[in-house]
Amino acid sequence: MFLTVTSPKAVMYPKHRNSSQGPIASPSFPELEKEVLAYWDKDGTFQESIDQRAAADAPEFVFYDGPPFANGLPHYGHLLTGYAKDLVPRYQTMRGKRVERRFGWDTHGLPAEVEAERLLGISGRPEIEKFGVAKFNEFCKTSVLKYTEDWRSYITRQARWVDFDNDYKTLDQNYTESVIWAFQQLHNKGLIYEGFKVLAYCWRCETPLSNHELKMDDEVYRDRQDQSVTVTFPVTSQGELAGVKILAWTTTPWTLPTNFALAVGPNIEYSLVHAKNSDLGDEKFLIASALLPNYLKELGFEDVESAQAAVSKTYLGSDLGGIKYEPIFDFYNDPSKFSIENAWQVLVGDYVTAEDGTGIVHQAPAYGEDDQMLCNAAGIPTYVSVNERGEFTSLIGTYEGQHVFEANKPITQDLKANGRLIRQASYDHSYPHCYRCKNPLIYKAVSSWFVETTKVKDRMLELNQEINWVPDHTKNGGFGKWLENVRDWAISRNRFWGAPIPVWKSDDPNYPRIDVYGSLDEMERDFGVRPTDFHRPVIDELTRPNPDDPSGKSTMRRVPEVLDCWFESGSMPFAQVHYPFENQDWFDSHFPGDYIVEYVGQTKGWFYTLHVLSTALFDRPAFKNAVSHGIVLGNDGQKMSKSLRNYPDVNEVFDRDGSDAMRWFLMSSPILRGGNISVTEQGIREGVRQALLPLWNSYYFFALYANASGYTASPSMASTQLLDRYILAKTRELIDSVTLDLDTFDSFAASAKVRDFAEVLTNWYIRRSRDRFWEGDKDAFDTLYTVLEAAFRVIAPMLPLVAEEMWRGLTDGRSVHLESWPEAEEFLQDAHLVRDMDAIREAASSGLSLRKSSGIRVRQPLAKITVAVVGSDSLRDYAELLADELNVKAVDIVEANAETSSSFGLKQSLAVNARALGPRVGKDVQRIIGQAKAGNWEKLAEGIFVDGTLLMEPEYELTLVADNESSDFAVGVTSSGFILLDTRLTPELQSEGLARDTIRHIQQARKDFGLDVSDRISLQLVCDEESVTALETHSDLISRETLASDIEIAAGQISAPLSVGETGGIAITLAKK
RNA sequence: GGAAAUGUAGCUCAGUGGUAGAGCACUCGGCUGAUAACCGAGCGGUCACAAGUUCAAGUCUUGUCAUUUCCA
Repeated sequence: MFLTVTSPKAVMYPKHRNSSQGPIASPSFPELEKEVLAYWDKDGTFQESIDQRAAADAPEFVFYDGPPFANGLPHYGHLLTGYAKDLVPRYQTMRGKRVERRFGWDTHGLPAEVEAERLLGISGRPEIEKFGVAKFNEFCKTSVLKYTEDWRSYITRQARWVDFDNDYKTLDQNYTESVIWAFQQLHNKGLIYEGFKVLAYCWRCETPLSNHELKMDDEVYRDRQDQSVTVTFPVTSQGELAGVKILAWTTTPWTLPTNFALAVGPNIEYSLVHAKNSDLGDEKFLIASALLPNYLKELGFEDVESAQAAVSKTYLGSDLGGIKYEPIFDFYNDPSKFSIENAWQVLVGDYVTAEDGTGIVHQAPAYGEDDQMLCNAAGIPTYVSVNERGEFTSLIGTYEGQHVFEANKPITQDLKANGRLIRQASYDHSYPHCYRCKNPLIYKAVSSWFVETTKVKDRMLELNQEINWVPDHTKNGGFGKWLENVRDWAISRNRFWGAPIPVWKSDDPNYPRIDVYGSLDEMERDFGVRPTDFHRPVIDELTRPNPDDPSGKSTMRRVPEVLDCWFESGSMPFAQVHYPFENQDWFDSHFPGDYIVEYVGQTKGWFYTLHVLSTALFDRPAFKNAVSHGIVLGNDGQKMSKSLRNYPDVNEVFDRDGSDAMRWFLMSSPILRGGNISVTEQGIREGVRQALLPLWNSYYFFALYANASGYTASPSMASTQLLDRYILAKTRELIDSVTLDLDTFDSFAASAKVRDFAEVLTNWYIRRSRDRFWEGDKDAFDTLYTVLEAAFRVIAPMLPLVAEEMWRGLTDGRSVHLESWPEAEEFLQDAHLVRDMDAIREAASSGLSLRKSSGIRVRQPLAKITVAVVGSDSLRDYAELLADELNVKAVDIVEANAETSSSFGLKQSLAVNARALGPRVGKDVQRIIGQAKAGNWEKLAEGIFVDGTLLMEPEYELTLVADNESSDFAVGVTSSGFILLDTRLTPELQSEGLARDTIRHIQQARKDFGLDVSDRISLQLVCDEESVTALETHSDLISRETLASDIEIAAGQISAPLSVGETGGIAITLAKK
């Protein structure tokens, strides 16, 4: 019985698609990705990846997702971190761990309030209070959640697996209860206190600003011109400095009414100058010696020399501490009202420099952070003289009601009138401005709550040693140094939208009492109601009579501040699960976390607050491994800027190149090692070319030929064929090295390994094995299948979408992400094989180089190549492979030694091994190296003799160099020997070369004609007489290679011949049969 | 102003104290019925600068400069 098959061949691959279509040669990766995403969504693959590990009772890998503040759409920075947050958990899942990935939202804080103010068209505390705190907070709540859906779609598109449905928000009641529990714990441990701290303050919006807000954009710090004044302070202490006028300098004259001290640098030298003709008359002055030349004119000196001649004595700053001086104003000069016993003296401060002004700094403790610390340490309190609007209070009677900037002028005038001013000048400096109202800020002490981090500093440093940091210098560098210089953490904000400071105070100072609450139960117990909302103003409405007040008149009221939102994000490990009110067991097994990753700035942000709270609350580090990656720059190496348009649009990249292309670009960059990276379209395309396409093409090649052969491959490592064994051994190397790299969070190194592997796979293994696939060699198919299947598992964390498509196309399995990481041990280990094959690849490369230098194209067959290597025996099996690669008729493999090399006309050259010889001969090694390079050496029986020194193994190495010229042979040197290419052409060889040229042309014509690889043709060739003979000799070869069922070769004249061979021309006519 | 990191080819980066490498880009040549590829050759360097330690420094030490980041 005969059947005629008319339907297309059954298609095996891609297996998962159930289609009669084979694989796509050049797919749109973005389209493929969308299909995979839709499949995951439908299949519930992510949930299964966790559930299957849970079912197996697998160990956990605990990942903490830093909550982003979603007040806008995600940008490259978020995407980058997102890829890093996805890659490692995917890898660990494949390694058999259960990795839960719960998303979190940072919802509180000033950024949220700022956005709300912008949208509502109001600004500043008074306007918010007028608008209504309840309404305002309600607005904040909706506005912070506005972008969550957009975030979800971006994150889904980037193939990041995250549990959104079970997310946590810092505004949740449960979350906040855990946060106030933490506050109470810290309070109970004596780590919370209330104090004054100098903060940047906007007098128009009537609020202090956080450091965060000073960094909101580049507009904050702008150049501003201020009046600087140099003021005299006469010494009142007895002794040789009595009556001397200390010169101090400031750019904020308005702070002079609250001058309480002067500061000098301990190691700065100060000069006592007798200025007979100063602007103030015959006086003695004290000024930093280095800055004296800046004040020649005011002090009445002609030149530096005469000023220096007037110096009667010099002092070190450290000798000047404690000297008393006469205050400028007497607003505070009433001991019955103010603690001034330590005021108006010289203090020694490390931060003082001799670079500006006079080297002596005026101190106003309420208006400078350094000032405050120095003065408070010396027993000088912080007195604030300015109200919320930046106006002087009644304490400063003369200037009461004047705004501080307005008061600069009258104050300066009064100083002048009192003879206290010696210089007034304008001064340009970079100065912070309010990012909302653009007004210049002032620094001002405000009441604030603190965590006393300085108390736990040592323990934080100890626990830091238990953390593995990437890059490792962060441990004792970026993070360690930061901890060493830790200051108490101001955790309160005079704002509205945030977790409340859970402190209630008596409103009558005569009956003081402070209650700190750490749970809803405690609040219900004391206030009789259980709060339904921790937000203001609801929480502020909880009041009760002061139990310590027998009169019953005073009331316990909550302090008005809210918590710094960083306190909340730092509470994430326990607050996300409502610990300790719930999930105590869970927390015990999920703390510390195994892995966190954020951009380098978070070293001093989230990583820091996690570490502070974890140390203080649990005496443990919060995380075991922390990656702080670099930042993403625009294509010009500058910060990304919307206005400069210096980076490709995220959605364009997703649509054109796909998410895996972007993931590969970012994850293969040094950015996770702490470096920065410029995002360019070119860079993204390069990743596609180097990784995605070679891998896809390998997959395509396999599928195409397996379909053509109708063969379904199965896993096998049984092939004895050399190339098969080689690629299996290479796969083992790939698995081994990528495992090591990903274990240490080094996706940069892992990517390089994948890239190299893809290179070997496509450009050696597949290229050299093409014929075997054409012939339907089952070993070849099974081997390539086995290698690809394992390789796709290896790349799954790095290219999750494309890997999924290819892996399912091979196996029809559910998902590569549900598979286990491949076991390297299952793959062939054969170091000899790998070494030999690499030697063959080198010989091939060298042979091609010889063809090039001899001017003989590769299509032209040659008679013979001789390959001389050390250990030639094991290479004999590769002769055929090499013959094919180099298009030679014979490969002769011989042992490389002195005899063979000299007989082939090679010379030896001497390389000195400095590492071995150096220690023996010391500095002579330099001379010997020079002589060896110059060729001044001789080989004797006992060793190598160089310029009077005898070298023994392994102090030298002899290598070969090509020496003589021959028209018959070309000689090349390889790392372990040399090769010799017979360049003589015979007529037979030439005619075969001609045939091969012709074949090439025919193949191109087939392709141009749009024929399928299996289409048969009839062929006519027209050429000159001489070529006819040559082509006829090889007509079998030609018809076989080009699938020509009939072939006609004729001599004749042709108008536009295609050139073949050295001189010939040919015309090709073909028709599909 | 302070701290940290980084300075190696045009670009992106490797580089155990032993006499400088890869990929990309560029130029030229070759090869190609999986490939958007590939192969070969060429071009390209005061390893930021300076001192020191050492027989020997890109590598270790110190200083300077530059860039970046973080903190002021």
